[in-house]
Amino acid sequence: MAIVERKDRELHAKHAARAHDQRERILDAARRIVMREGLAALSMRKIADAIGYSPASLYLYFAGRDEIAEALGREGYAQLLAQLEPLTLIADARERLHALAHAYVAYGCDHPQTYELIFMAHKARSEHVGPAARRQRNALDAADAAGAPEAGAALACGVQLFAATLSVLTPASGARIDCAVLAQTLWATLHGVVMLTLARAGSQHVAPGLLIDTTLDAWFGARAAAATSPTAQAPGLAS
Amino acid sequence: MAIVERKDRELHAKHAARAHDQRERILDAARRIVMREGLAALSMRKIADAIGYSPASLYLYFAGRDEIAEALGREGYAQLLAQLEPLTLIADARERLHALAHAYVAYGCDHPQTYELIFMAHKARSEHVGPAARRQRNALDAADAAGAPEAGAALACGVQLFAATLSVLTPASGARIDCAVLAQTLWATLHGVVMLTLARAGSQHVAPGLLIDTTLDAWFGARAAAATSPTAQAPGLAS
DNA sequence: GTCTATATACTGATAGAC
DNA sequence: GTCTATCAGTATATAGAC
Repeated sequence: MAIVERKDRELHAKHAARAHDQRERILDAARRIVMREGLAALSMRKIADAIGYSPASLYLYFAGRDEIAEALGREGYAQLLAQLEPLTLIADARERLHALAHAYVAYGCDHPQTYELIFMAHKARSEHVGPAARRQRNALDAADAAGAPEAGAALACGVQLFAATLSVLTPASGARIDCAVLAQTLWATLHGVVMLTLARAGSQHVAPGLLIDTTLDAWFGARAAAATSPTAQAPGLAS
Repeated sequence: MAIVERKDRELHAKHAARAHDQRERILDAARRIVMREGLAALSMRKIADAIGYSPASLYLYFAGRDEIAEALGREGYAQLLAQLEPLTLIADARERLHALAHAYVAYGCDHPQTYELIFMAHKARSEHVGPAARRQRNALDAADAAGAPEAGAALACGVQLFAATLSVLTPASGARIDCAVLAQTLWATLHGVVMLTLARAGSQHVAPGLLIDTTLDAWFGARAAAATSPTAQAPGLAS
């Protein structure tokens, strides 16, 4: 009996590992497609072609296209947080906030497709969808209820990163401002900068880095110049 | 000869007017669909069904779906500007800026589909598209070159509205800031507030009006209270 | 001018053979 | 577990009859 149980366990573990590997293969292919052609171009057929599967087989590992996209979004969000987190170690609050803000926008501008994926989860849920997608959505909602982190909560957790730093800074204006609200406001600004930069809106375009600096300067006054290297900023952004 | 010419002119005018009417009918139907079901649900079939046409007939008046969507976007932008323009008459600069900012965000939040249309033109041009859409795009670019206002330039013109007001206000911080850059920054913030509000991102959501007030307070200090009606703000936003 | 009919190329998703 | 074959849609776009 013990032998049978052990064999059974091993078999299950093997299957689980294999299933996990297949999910990874699918996600890898999906990620490549989204990076190359954008989220809108992601389809089950393309993923299947990329890994030499039939479209039908994908449904053994994912409930549907939306679940794959959501998994990619979660990945992207973790990646964004991973880039921001080490910056919280910067001692000077002013510099820390500066670095966080620039890094956030740099990430969004450097990885537009990933950034889109991160915010897609919200839109997908509030949009009108066809009957098939609706069925799919119900399945996803059930998965959420079962313990998967809700995307809104995940994003809010990112805002905490800013709130902690903002709490030890005082605006140049005399206004007393709730630092949680200030964090949301800053986040909105950064999000807006990313969106406008990606949309290339406004013919005479202002560099995203300058927009961030302008906001922080308007809030807290110009930074003490020269004390720190003025060009040491997040990569990918000429400010 | 004169009679023939006149008849010819009349005939042309009649045809042009009729074509214009048909375009309007098509745009009306398209607008209704977008308002009800979102931009993604806009299709030639649905428009044709709505006005009792065959899909083929629509191609007599528009080059394709994208041209219809772009026309709607232009309409929406004009509508947005029309709502902002009267506010430029407010005498007090501080109040004027406040009213403009709230009205901008209110418009975006109250008309999410129209707001999406306004910004869609940019995305559509920078995204990967199929061969048919590419052909279509070339036609549109040609139309632009022929004199149609470019969407980027149009949006930039909206920013001028803010720049004019910002030029007569001084930030609470001592920082000297280019008012054109400040206008772009404010615009980014307002755009971000709209986007985040529409995405309902962040579980514990902060009211959009509060985010705007927080930005303006951080920039220029808290408003002189009580002097003006504190609740007289743009419609649709409980701040 | 408007239609029907059709071409072409997709999509997500499923049933059932192997 | 994977496949083929297919369903039931979607789309843009065009040719040719009336």
